[in-house]
Amino acid sequence: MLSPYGLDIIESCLTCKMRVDRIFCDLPTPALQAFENLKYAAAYPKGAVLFVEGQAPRGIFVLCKGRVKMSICSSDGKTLILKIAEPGEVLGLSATISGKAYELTAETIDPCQVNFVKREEFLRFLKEHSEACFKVAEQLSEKYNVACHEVRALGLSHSAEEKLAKLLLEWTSKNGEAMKQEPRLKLALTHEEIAQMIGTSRETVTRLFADLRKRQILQTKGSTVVIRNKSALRSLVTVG
Amino acid sequence: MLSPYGLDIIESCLTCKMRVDRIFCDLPTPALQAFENLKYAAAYPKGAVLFVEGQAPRGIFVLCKGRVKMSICSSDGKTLILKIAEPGEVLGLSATISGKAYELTAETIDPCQVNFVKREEFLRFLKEHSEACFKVAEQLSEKYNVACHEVRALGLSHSAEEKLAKLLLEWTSKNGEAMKQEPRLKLALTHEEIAQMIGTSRETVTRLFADLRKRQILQTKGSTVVIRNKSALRSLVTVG
DNA sequence: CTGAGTACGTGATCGCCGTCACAGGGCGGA
DNA sequence: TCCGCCCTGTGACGGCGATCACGTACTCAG
Repeated sequence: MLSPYGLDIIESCLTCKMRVDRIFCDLPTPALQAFENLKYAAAYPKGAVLFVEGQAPRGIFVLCKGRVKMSICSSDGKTLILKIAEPGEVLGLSATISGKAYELTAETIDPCQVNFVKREEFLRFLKEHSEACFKVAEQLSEKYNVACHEVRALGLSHSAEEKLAKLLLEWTSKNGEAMKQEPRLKLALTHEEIAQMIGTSRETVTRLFADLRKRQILQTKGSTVVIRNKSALRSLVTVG
Repeated sequence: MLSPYGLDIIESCLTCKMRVDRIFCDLPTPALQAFENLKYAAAYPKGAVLFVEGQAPRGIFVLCKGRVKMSICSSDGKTLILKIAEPGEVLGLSATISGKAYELTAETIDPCQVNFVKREEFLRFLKEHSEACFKVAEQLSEKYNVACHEVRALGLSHSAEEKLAKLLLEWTSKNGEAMKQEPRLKLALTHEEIAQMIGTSRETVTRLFADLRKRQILQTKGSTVVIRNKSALRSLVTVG
């Protein structure tokens, strides 16, 4: 098969090697076979919009490759990024289950491979395969958990500084760099996008980085950040 | 049966008249019978804590009567109320499914009747009754939806005024008063608790009410609020 | 009726951060 | 190579709202 947008397409869920690591995808063979028959595999370039908040739910999108920015935005243009979805996640799940409008907007930030399943067919699939239904519950729990973290970060922080520190610490723990004395991480996002993740302005993010550099807490070089003083960074977070 | 805390206890789920109106409870008879055998019915006074954020999940709590305050709190004592749970909701569901710690704290604000089911037994029950599993997915979708609304309200509002206006409008729409020219509602919460719902301070809430009164947008008498100018209130909300 | 406890009301102060404005810097395309 | 665009960096200013401090009203038990 051709590889649009420079992607190696995963042809079939049945032979997908990633499957075992992915909560939703690791289904028993009959369910997987049924899913295989329902799905529409598709590839998207960077910047494509899978769905927009407020739309009636068409169905679910299983992210196979690439990252997707999940955000909400207000009528005056302000955007808040809730999370960056990683491969293995099911997008648009809760709206598809409940029948209410998509609550977020999903936009690819890499070239992505996505498996789409229509709402009615997915619901029928769930009724027939109870193991899948349980996986859905697990996925939703996971998403709920993330949303609660976001609420906590937004609602209980005292300052933008605290929120940024929280975000940086979270990123290092995801990168497996958390153990290191001086964790290192690549900022895949612009200051603007970081601002949108912590609900502040672009200028404030820039100023915060400048300030943290001045206080020797971290060091930046291009898009690489080195955390020089992890405990100082942690002490900026009181939220617990 | 005796009625502790002034409650009329609902004896059995099978004969419960509320059942049909409640997403989770409206199960087919065999599943309901199985659930009936697993549940521990309990009554709690006002102010009881069902579970605390951070605890390992013991199981789920189906709220039959009374209201429960769902909140998160930071290590320095600040509290954020995410929602007031109403009868029919399943509390502690996502933690019980995922096995991660409860993400919220649940505290009764009325005398409550609650059906508790242990985690292992509930998970076994779900595997055996796929209809229940689907209901769980629906409940989780609902909760996720609410959490997203909260994120939106907290993250995209420009001011405390906007958040309060949003909250008041939401309350009127729940009371079926939304259609009326001058909706009327009873504040079941103190200014302190309202502050915790919108992530601001008690004094700010008091000042906001004073200001809205002065601007003839609303009128208060004891715990009753009358919205005199609905469109003015709506115009304070830009979030959409 | 009285005192304690709790909720509400209000002034003064001050710091964070949103906004505007503009200056450099890196990078890709014509 | 140079231009244009997007990202980053920084100053000035002003307002919202947190916090402290205190006074008032209401309720409930004794």
